[in-house]
Amino acid sequence: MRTEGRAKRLPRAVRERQIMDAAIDVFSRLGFHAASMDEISDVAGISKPMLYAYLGSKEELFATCIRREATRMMEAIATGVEPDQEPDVQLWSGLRAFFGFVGENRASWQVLHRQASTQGGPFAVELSDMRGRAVSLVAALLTQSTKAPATTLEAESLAAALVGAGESLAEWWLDHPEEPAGVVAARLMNLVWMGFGDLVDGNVWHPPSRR
Amino acid sequence: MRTEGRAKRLPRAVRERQIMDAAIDVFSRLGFHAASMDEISDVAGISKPMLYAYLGSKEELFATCIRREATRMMEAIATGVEPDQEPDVQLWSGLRAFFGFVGENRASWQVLHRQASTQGGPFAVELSDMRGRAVSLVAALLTQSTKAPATTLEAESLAAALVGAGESLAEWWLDHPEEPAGVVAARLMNLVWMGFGDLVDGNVWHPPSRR
DNA sequence: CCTGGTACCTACTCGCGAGTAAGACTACTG
DNA sequence: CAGTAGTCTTACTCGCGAGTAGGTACCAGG
Repeated sequence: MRTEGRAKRLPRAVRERQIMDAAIDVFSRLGFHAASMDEISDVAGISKPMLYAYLGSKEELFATCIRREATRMMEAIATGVEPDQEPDVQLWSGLRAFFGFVGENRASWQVLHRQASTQGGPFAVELSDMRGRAVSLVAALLTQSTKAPATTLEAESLAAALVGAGESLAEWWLDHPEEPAGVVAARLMNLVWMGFGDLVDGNVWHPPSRR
Repeated sequence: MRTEGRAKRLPRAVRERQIMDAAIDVFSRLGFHAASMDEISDVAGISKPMLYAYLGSKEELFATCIRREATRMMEAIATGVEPDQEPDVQLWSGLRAFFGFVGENRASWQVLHRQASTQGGPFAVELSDMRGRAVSLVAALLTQSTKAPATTLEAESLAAALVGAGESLAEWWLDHPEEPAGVVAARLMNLVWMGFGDLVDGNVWHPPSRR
């Protein structure tokens, strides 16, 4: 990148998108602190002052990236889920949507998961906020579908565990990209819905036959 | 810290422990990059050159901390687990040991977990190695106890999900410290052993009556 | 062809933090 | 009461990276 002298003249909106894409790429590879504004501007194909003129400080840039990608991801999941179905089918469609997004947006996922969660800066707010929404969503699904009386605390902690399992499995998946998204999603579905107790006995969950 | 002028003269071994404790404290609060050697030496109650004289560079210091705490944790779990019992009981004792350790070593846990997900350092080796051992342990437990034929890949991914669920739940626990360790561990046990499918129907797992 | 506005640049400042040089204090050993 | 080994300090260097000052190229419309 950045071999030629001067960059082609482009409208601001387009440049901003390019910069954000470059920033996500660099942040995902190096992490927030190790990523330098010099490198981001380099990858984006422009000079540093442009960064500051358009996207503000490093923290602002990072927060903007987080917000954009978090929104994209939540929308992907919201679109994929089928709210009128049985609880297990809802969960299944949610998982499929989640792994689908991660598979097609690896860099975004890394920024969201790895970097944002570790930095104690002002963006931790953005991130734990989004994570909180995901947890609440699952917790609501549990509370609404369970027959046994369960405390809010209990539902929330289980939801946190499930979300963590999803994140961790997505992380594992990055190292084993040959597996299709559906297979990975199905494994997690079986784990959290059937449990090891059933799996050990050979009982598996599978989606209802296609409508 | 570091209000008086000169520090009391102490033997090297003792100083090293103090420094490591201070380092873990600072690393857990700020993370690797944001933590400065100045602050660590300050908290430890000594001056910076002592740090370098005893523990080497910042990266070496961090790696040493990781190694020490990771070893402590793995030992705590290995001590807690009961290898001759049924699979479910083995898992249960492992979970209890894990949450017990986290509850009593919050700072250590934060260093291990938060930094475990940041890639790019030479210490990532230490960490993913330890995490890998934990995953392998669980994977072995699964493979050995399951009747249905399962691929290595399948067992490993499920183990990764389980470990992630544990980590995430431990993280959640830090925000809800009023819950006892046993309760949190039991919730995770129920989730991964029984599954939501059973929990929704009111079926719960509980430990065998005390021998 | 000037006049402004917007995209874009080179070439700096400046603070922060990793790492060090060189020496001062303390305590034991003969 | 020297000598010396180990502890501990003040006071630096030095590079890296965030952020900026002060321009230059390019494209309107008059």
